[in-house]
Amino acid sequence: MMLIDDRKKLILKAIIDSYIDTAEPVGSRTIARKHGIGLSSATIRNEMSDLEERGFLEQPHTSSGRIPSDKGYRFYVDQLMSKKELTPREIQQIKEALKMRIGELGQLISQVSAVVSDITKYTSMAMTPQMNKSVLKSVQVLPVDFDKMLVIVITNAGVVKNSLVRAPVIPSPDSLQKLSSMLSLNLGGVMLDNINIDDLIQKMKTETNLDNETAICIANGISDCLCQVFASDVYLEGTSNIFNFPEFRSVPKAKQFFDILNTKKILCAMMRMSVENGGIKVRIGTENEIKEIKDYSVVTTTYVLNDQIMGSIGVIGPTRMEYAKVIASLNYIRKAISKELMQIMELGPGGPR
Amino acid sequence: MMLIDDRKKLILKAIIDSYIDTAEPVGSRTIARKHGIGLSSATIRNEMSDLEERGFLEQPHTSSGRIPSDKGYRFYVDQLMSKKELTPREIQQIKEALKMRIGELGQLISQVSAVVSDITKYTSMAMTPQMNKSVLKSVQVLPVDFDKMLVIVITNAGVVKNSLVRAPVIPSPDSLQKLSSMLSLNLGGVMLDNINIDDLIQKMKTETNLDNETAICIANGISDCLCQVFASDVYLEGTSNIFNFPEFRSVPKAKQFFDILNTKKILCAMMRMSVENGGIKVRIGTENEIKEIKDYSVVTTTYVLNDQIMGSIGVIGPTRMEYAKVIASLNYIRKAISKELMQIMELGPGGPR
DNA sequence: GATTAGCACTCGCTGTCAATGAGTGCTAAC
DNA sequence: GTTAGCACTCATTGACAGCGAGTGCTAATC
Repeated sequence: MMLIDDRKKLILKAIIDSYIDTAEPVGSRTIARKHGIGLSSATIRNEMSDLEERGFLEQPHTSSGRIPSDKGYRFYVDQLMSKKELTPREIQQIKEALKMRIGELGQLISQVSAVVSDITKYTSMAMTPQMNKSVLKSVQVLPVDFDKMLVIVITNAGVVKNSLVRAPVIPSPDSLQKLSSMLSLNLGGVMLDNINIDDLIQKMKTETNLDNETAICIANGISDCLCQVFASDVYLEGTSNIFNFPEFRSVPKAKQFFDILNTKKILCAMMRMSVENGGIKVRIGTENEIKEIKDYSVVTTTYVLNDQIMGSIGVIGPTRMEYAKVIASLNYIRKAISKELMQIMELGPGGPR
Repeated sequence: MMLIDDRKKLILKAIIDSYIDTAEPVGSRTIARKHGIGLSSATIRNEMSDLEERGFLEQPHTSSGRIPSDKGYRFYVDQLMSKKELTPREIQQIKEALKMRIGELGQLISQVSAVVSDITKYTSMAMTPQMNKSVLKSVQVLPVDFDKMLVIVITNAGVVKNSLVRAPVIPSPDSLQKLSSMLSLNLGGVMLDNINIDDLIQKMKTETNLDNETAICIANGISDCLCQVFASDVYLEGTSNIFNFPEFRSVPKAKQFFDILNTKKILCAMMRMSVENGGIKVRIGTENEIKEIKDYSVVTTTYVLNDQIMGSIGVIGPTRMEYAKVIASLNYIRKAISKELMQIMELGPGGPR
């Protein structure tokens, strides 16, 4: 029989709740005693045996209680667990973090990420997005010194990057201004991916009276700015939270976890595979495509601005995770950030050419 | 007798070398056998007893070998240890990290920091400096959008920060340019600490025809930029290295270490107390003023540009640290970074008013 | 027919105890 | 002054028994 009757569900939920709480294999007596289901341990035992047979539970060794399998957790997340609400205090915490309105996007995100790890007690990750689909808005070149200029690039998402470049000859402020207008005119509205630096150098030389070397310097500055936009930063918070969990009592386990956290590639991959749009993605143990984290659960979400993904934020922890709480937190934060972003900058339209 | 004869020195050095290598309390036989001093274990035993009495060694318990005390390490660092050179490979590694010439100072530093932790196998820290003694060079305000401006601040150390501000009315490009000139003229050469935002608002209103609200927005932008300059970032690399050391085999120990690393305040304090100028500072165990790290050793150095401290970089690890190697690395890196900085930007003079 | 009491069995965990061995301090001989 | 020798200390290890939480199975009960 494929269907799982209500009593089995109740018992499975009780087992997983208990295991999430204590990290101890759950025995039939515990369930019979604590959760007033009104059944004897023997009955529970039989049910547990069934649940194990169907793959929702596992037994670490013959004479111990059961622990949930990945499949068990999945079923729990999809159908069993009780939804959780954030406490007013937690909501307050999030709002305060957002209120700080820190200039740079990255800082805002890492702030929020810290709150997430504080609320959930897990390790949280946050990533700024891959911006290569966004669109350039304006380029400015300013004189700084007798031998230095500042190149500034602004994208339609409000991201500003700059690069200080040195050049043998610095054009007059006036001609730099003309150059800036020309660059903004030419590049404004172009998708970052489509910007060709070599073409740019050509154009600078033909459309202005820049000498070759200076043009190259400026182009390098622009290219450097674009690189900065492309680079997606990853922020980690609450890494030492894992020491609170008994499953990391052993040093090799802890080391393995930290090695994962220190491998940016893995982190990025985790975040990249975040949900397409909107919702919250829960990946439990072996559901993770990345083999290094097949013993962990990862919950991620993305926040958007004008339908453009502006980044993602998530939580990593043991498969025995308080999914209800984590999901509630991320859901709230997702909406809050998206709203906040919208408020910070109401952008004009201007899609890619 | 206060003086320590050469034989005692030899033995002490052998003991500390061995303990640094193995983390095992060192017995008299080990020293007699391995390091061809040509003395019997009994003799060594007597010497060790003396050294303990004088506070250079300690005994974890009655019938075990000796381990160095903080005082022992201090003596070792000051007088005993053999100087070490970096291998060509390591030098190569450092040069490559520097060669990447990453735009922002912070990124360069964190790169180098990563190499340090890689070479030394300890956890490395790097900090950008407190810049409030540096001097403002230029302020620029650019129009960005129908309701947004970009405020850019450049210091004499070549640090560039920007802030995107929204204002109800955006002055014409022309008047913004005039405003920029006026701001640069007024603030250029002023030490960041001495900039008073309220005065600035007044001046903006009297010297230009800005309305109150816009002036405040711009002043906020400048203030935000200054905050960014003041904020000294801390970078950590190689945190998971500590799992390689037997002294962190116990989870509480490891947790304690990570808690320290996650407390920015402690880190900053550690780095701040770096050496006044030039050299390398070694703080062993209880020599650390900060009680949380009295079980660790911290080695730090600073790198300079035009006699101005541009930041510090350091290593934290068990008191049983390979001081020779760490010092060699930091020394090399200190010089290399300072040289690199000088090369990147040869600054004009322009001291504080 | 489902539920439950009872029982034999499994197996990880804990505590005890003796053996081991690395190390010391001390004394007497070299 | 140096060293061989010896008695002593003490952390570590492994073996072993007892405990207890838990299971599966069977037979009695509702």
